[in-house]
Amino acid sequence: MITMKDIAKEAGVAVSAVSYAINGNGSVSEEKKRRILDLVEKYNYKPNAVARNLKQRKTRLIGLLSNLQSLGADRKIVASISDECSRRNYNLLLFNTTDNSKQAIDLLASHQVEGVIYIDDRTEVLIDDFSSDIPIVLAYCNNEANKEFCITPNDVQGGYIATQHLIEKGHRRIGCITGNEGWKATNDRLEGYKKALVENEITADTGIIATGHFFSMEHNYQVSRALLTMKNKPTAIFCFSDAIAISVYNAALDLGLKIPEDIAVVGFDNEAYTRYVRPPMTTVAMPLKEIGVVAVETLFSRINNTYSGHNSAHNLNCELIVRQSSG
Amino acid sequence: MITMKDIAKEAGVAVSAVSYAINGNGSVSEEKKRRILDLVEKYNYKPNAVARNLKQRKTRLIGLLSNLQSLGADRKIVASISDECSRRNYNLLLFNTTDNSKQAIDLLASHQVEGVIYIDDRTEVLIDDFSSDIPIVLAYCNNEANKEFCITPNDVQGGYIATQHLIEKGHRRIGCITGNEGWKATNDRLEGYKKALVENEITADTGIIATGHFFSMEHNYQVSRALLTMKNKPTAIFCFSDAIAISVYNAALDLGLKIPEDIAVVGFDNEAYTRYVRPPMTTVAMPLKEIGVVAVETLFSRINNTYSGHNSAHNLNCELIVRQSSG
DNA sequence: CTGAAAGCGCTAACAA
DNA sequence: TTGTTAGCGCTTTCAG
Repeated sequence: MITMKDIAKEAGVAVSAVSYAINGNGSVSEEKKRRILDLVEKYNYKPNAVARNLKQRKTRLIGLLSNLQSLGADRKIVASISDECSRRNYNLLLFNTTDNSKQAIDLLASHQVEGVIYIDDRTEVLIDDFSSDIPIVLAYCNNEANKEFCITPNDVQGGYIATQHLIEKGHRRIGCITGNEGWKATNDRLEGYKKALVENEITADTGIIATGHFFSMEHNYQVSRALLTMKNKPTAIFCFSDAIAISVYNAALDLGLKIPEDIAVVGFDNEAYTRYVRPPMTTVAMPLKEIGVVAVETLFSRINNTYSGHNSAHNLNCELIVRQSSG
Repeated sequence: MITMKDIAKEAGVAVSAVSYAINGNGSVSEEKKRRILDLVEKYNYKPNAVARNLKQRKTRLIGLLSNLQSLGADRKIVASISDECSRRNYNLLLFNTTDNSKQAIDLLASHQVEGVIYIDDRTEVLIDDFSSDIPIVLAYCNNEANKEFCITPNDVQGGYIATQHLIEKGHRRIGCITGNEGWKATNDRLEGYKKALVENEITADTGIIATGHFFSMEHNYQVSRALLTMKNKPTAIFCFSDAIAISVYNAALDLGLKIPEDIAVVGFDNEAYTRYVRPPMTTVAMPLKEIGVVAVETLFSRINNTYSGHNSAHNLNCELIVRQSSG
């Protein structure tokens, strides 16, 4: 391994001159600088970042704690975070286990990361013990104790725009198939759904509000079928995930019902395949990229102590993607 | 920031004793050890990994270069790599740009990573200049100059099992819709397709081998439609991606053809939604998790100089996922 | 068992 | 503009 010392020796200068020449901060004569940089080039010398980090007590490293196993959402968030950090000349130290977050954060801290971004796809994070001196920001998930540092999609607004859209399409009898009971995403989207109904003076009919499940498609299919075979069935259904909407598609197909003529459908998540299904699905896109951007911004403002405070979570608005399943 | 020195001072021992107590390698009396560890606990002291890394000239860090933007495949590969590294107590330094791989590798090298894993979803990587003293392994992609360190899915075998399956289902007239022309994945899968045909003494009919596209679904729809409206149309179609298969689904729907009765379909990729479409899609799953495992194994054998050599690429077999679209 | 001290590769303050 | 040097926080050798 070649070091500054080696370069200095061969160039016949002091190590500080090499450091100055490379970093362009101190003062070196043009001639020496030239000689030094030629050697740097010749040996393809790269300064040892570990040594530099130790000396400067600064690593330009951000820890990323993510449960990459599950939802597709986090991929986009991670990509966005990565981009934002690159722009700032920071790198990411990646951790893939949220099983033992505390231990993972400790490890990241031992590597002297300047901040941590924690991504989880559970909408409610239970760990209320992010005890660490390094700033942390939570993306996609919620945590009561760190509320103001949570960057999440605005599920209430997402549920609202989906329902509002169906109402604008002329529907008055709008059913919904929720996600798992008790989940924040479920509660919030339901709240948005009801809000839209109320604003339009439509009385919610609990008979057409069905409890779905984010993972059990068998369950969702049964629920869809039940909804579609009611005597007074809804004319539209707002599904809390695209996968749930696919269950409605399947049930409709089996029952000989046409989408959107017999039943309008809106999904949630804007997964890649929703563009290609028949009919192309109207759905709600979460602001995944933006979540990454705001997470990084928030983290850096904490790192630089310029964080101006915020009393509530950062709830970023969703976007309605209108396609054909809603009429 | 609290350091070993602080702990040593308060415990009234030498710094070396603290180091020994924490790492359990040197010799310290039980009593001192106890005193030291109590303080470690009290202050929640974590040794500075940067300092340790500098001293030991070893970081237990692996650089991960990935183009997370595109295919869904890499998520599973990354997760798998992350798991494997964790098992070995290694962490990942993540990079999200393959735009300038050389520069990225240099940066990773400056951080003293012990090896680099490069993931790309282009099937043919053009950079033949991975000039670096640190060991590198390529996952998912191919690179002529580093052939033996490429861990890729066996696309020939993948194409073969898909076709063989359709033959076993009784089909003799099997069409296919390929991926982009010139791509290695396309060529290989096509080779597997033809091999299965030959082995079963079926003459390939170029009239039912259509050129598809991995991204343009409009194109694939047109191609599907053309194939399905031929006078002597195939009874089965092997599609080189699930998205292409969806185009066939759509064309079949529009033409009033039933899958698999009128036309059998096999996809490729085993994307999440293929389980839920109607009918559930038979597809080929790539060994993504295994690619991660083998990539890490190979990298570590290079790091530890136990790599025994390999003259060809590591081509890991795909698996057929039989569902209903193939009859 | 214990402590002192050298030094990993680099930066930056200081003196010349 | 230069070179010398003191550390950053840790590990590990060496002498006691």
